[in-house]
Amino acid sequence: MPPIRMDLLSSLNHAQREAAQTTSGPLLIIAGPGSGKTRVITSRVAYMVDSCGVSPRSIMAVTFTNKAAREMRGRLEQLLGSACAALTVGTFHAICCRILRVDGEVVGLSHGFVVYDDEDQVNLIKQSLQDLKLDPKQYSPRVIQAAISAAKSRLLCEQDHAAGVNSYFEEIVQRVYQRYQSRLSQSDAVDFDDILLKTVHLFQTQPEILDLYQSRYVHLLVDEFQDTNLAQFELVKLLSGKHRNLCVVGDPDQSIYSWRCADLRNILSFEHEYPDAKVVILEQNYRSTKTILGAATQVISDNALRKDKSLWTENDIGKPVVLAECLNEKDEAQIVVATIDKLVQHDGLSYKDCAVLYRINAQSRALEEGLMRFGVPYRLVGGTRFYRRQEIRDLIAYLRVIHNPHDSLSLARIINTPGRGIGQGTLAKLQASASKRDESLYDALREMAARPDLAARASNALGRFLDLLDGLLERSKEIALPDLVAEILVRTSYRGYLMEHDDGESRWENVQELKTVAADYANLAHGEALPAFLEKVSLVSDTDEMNGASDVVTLITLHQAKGLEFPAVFIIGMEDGVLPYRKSFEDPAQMEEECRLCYVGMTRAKQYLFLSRAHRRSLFGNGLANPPSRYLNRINPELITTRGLWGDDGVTVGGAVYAQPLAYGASDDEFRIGDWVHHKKFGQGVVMDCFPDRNDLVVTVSFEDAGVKQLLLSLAHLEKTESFNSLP
DNA sequence: CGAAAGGCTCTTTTT
DNA sequence: GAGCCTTTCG
Repeated sequence: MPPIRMDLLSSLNHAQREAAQTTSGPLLIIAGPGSGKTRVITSRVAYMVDSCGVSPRSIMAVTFTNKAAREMRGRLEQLLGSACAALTVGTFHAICCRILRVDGEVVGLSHGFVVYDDEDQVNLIKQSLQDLKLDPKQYSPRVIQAAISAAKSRLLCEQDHAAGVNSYFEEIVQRVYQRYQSRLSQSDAVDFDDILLKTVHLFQTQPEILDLYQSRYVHLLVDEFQDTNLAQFELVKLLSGKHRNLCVVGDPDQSIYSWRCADLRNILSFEHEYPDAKVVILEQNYRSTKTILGAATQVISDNALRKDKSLWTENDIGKPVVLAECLNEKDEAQIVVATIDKLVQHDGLSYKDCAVLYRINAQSRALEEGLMRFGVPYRLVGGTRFYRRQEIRDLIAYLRVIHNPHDSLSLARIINTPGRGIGQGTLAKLQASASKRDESLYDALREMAARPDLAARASNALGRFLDLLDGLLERSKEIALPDLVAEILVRTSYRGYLMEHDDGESRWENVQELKTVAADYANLAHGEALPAFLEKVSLVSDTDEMNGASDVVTLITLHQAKGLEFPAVFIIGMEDGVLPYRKSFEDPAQMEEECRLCYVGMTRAKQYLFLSRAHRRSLFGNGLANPPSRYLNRINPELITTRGLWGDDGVTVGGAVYAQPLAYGASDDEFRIGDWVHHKKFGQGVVMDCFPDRNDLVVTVSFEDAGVKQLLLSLAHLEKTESFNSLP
């Protein structure tokens, strides 16, 4: 027995140990940020297997992301070694998919169904709208997709949804929903939501199958429980129904996915659902300084939808939170870059210790420009994910059609990609014919190519495409997956097609990358490689995470930052309208989520937390002057002063500390925030704001005696008495 | 049929 | 300011 196991529980704090040792009955673990949640979960599983004699085979641990599943398994491997091979660790979708592959036929699924992701969903909805002759401008496909997805998350199949229709819009949704489902089953496909819905239906209607799973899985563990939707909760209720050993872990304050149908009530009313549940609250934070934790707590404490807890830490008080007031987003970027530079030069941090967090992706642009200008290396998290790239989706669509020619959505995607003279008109005719006879696009294609009632040019093109498809179908029976991919590329002249575009080279590299992924499936038995490959690419959002080893600054949205931590965190755009985002203003529930988003961001920081806002920000092409974020007011002013970190560069105005905007304009006669100025009548003051107006500059000055004044530079005769050094 | 041009919208995105 | 969609013209 490796010694690490002996220390397993002794290194945990009291609450953590209690959570780890509670191995039977319903258990709710409320895990504050940085409270060692992962350690508790892995220790608990290891303890069960190691000390309680629980068979790894009878444990299921469910996560939301593949990354989380991978990490959990990795940690357990360190603790348990080979024993953990028998554990079931995976995402909701991956686990349900596996169940449906085995037992899905009783709920009407074929053995080889494919999974459509949300982009496929929207495309399918567009087609459904077309079928129903509904105008996509009037009924946004995205909105309808969200409505259908919401219904499915609440376990409403199309029949159940029909019963609840209560408005004209819902009536439309209902009609599209029906059409959409029939198109799905026509193509032998399910969407993401169906994976959960159908698994629940399977369990609800087949008690003997449910019993099989219930008997096997004696212990269930669900991570990030605050992000579960109703279907997911129902699923774990069913699975744990026999032994009732259900452990859920989460934090209501970190629920930021309600717009993806996560239901905060699942965690908030868990004790109501399970009155005998034991509740353990992990309140000790091991991540952040007292100051950062305190500021974050103040920001979230006004929220109504939460569970009371009082976080504390033994960590140092640390540095004050810094608020930087900037002129605009460029200025903001420069301050961030300059501060990162300073942290790296003088405070012993590396670039990889720094992360810049923002509410919307559009904010990253100004930052990237700033970072590039000063030669600071960075990585942008998110961007376009690998499997979302056009060229990758094209190729996957070819593979899907080869796997199942009746996959009409994928067929429609590739029928004229690369271009082969089959235009919108021809495609529309095909679609109409298929939809009229209630058959697949492939069937329609066959008929139309045989009995051409259209122009010779189009019918020739259709015939050639059909030959291409049939040729590939034939070859797919003979050759391995990687060769099949190569064959598709050759027969479609895909490389030439890509090279017509400016970025063809890099897109071709992506295609090569996909070939590398496919190479992993070369050794699988014939007929197994392709479905396995398709399942992987549909359930995985990205190729393996980029190596975290390189020393670069991280640029990331607040949403994606959940679960991460950095010594230095910058949250930019602390403005009403950006954070909280303007679109959330009317809905109190959404506003609470915005607040949680801010909280999640702040609690990522270990040592340094830096907030910034811009007086003027151009977003989506037009300029805005946003007021400071309401969350700033909630932070005790004592926590938001600098001492030391920005040292002499910072300037105190009314108790708040402003970092100095650097290199703005670069000319000596411009005024910067923090410049000391003299005015004949008002005396000494400090510049608080400065923005161009027509041909003039409006300067806001806080005078020592006369208070705050807004002055026009041309009239005010301000004299600079002391200014700060600008960035080299 | 397909390239070009104009109009519209634009939050977050675990699977 | 960009991407997507529709319309228009060759």
